[in-house]
Amino acid sequence: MDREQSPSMEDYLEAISVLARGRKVVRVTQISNMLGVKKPSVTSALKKLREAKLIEHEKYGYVELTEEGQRIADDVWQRHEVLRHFLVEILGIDQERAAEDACKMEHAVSPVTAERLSKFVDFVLSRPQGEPEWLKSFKHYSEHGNFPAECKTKCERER
Amino acid sequence: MDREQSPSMEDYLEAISVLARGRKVVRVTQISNMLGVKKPSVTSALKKLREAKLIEHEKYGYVELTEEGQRIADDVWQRHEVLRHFLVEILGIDQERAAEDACKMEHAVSPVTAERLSKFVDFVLSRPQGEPEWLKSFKHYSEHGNFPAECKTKCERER
DNA sequence: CAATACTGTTCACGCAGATTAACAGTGTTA
DNA sequence: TAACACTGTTAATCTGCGTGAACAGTATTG
Repeated sequence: MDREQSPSMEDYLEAISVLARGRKVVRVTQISNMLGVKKPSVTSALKKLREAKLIEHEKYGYVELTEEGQRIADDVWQRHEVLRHFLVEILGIDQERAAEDACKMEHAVSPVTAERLSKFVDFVLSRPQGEPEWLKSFKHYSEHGNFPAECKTKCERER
Repeated sequence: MDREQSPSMEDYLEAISVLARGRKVVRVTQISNMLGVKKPSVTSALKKLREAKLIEHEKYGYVELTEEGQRIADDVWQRHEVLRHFLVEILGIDQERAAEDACKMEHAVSPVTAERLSKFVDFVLSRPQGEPEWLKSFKHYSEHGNFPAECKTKCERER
């Protein structure tokens, strides 16, 4: 069995998993809306995923992930979240763009890199003192083009 | 004119640019080897790029980037390098995997994110004191699973 | 239970990008 | 210059993933 899924198939698995979280039942139209593709595309993707034993789906019925399908979906989702978190919390990218970028990057990072990045984010943010000074300083720099110390009076004037 | 290039076309442009650096002349076979595709794939890619005015190439001749083609190639290459640098210098990913990941991620990051990441890497590494302590500490942690402080005697014993 | 509205599938097709096999052009060298 | 080795192109074909149009199944509701 070939466990490696294409970016497209990963997206389908991820979408199914996310949709399954809220409501208990997942339908073709929902997937179609979430991914911005037409329904025939969904139908044929589901056929592939069913043949790969990653979902269960009988004609005109609901869609469910198999255990293996869920595993892959969780994996993709985790990569997505690590990336998004990094982009927002550390680089200071705005929410919307971060989510977009994460959607594309999630298919490109190797497991090792995702794991390391996750550790990095934890390391930087989950410490006793909270967000370290240098990071605050970086965010200020990358948003305003200068360092906090260099503009104290200016900053105070702006308030 | 549509300036947005597909990942595949970006790869061709990047490869041509890199090859052009060493020798002065770029040939189909070189591109084919560098990208791991067969020669007919290169020929048809070159046709597309020629039509998009991103390269100059006459039948059986050498390949050259136009100004616009060079601009795009440089852009892709820069994203590649920023990512690779980040992966190696900050996350501590090994050279080979970092290069691989960068090759895939370079097509997924938005310009804004690439720019911000570049600033981040500079911010962290290009300071008077050199690599900050916390980063050394992170690398030690992510490679050995514990903190330098926690194992001083152990570390000393190992020397 | 019929009419209606919605959901899902099938089919024919398009496009991007890759491949193999066969052919064409180029250049080196005996 | 003729033979040979190499480089590059063409043509036919494949796969993945998407589409619109037409059709089939399901469910709601008067």
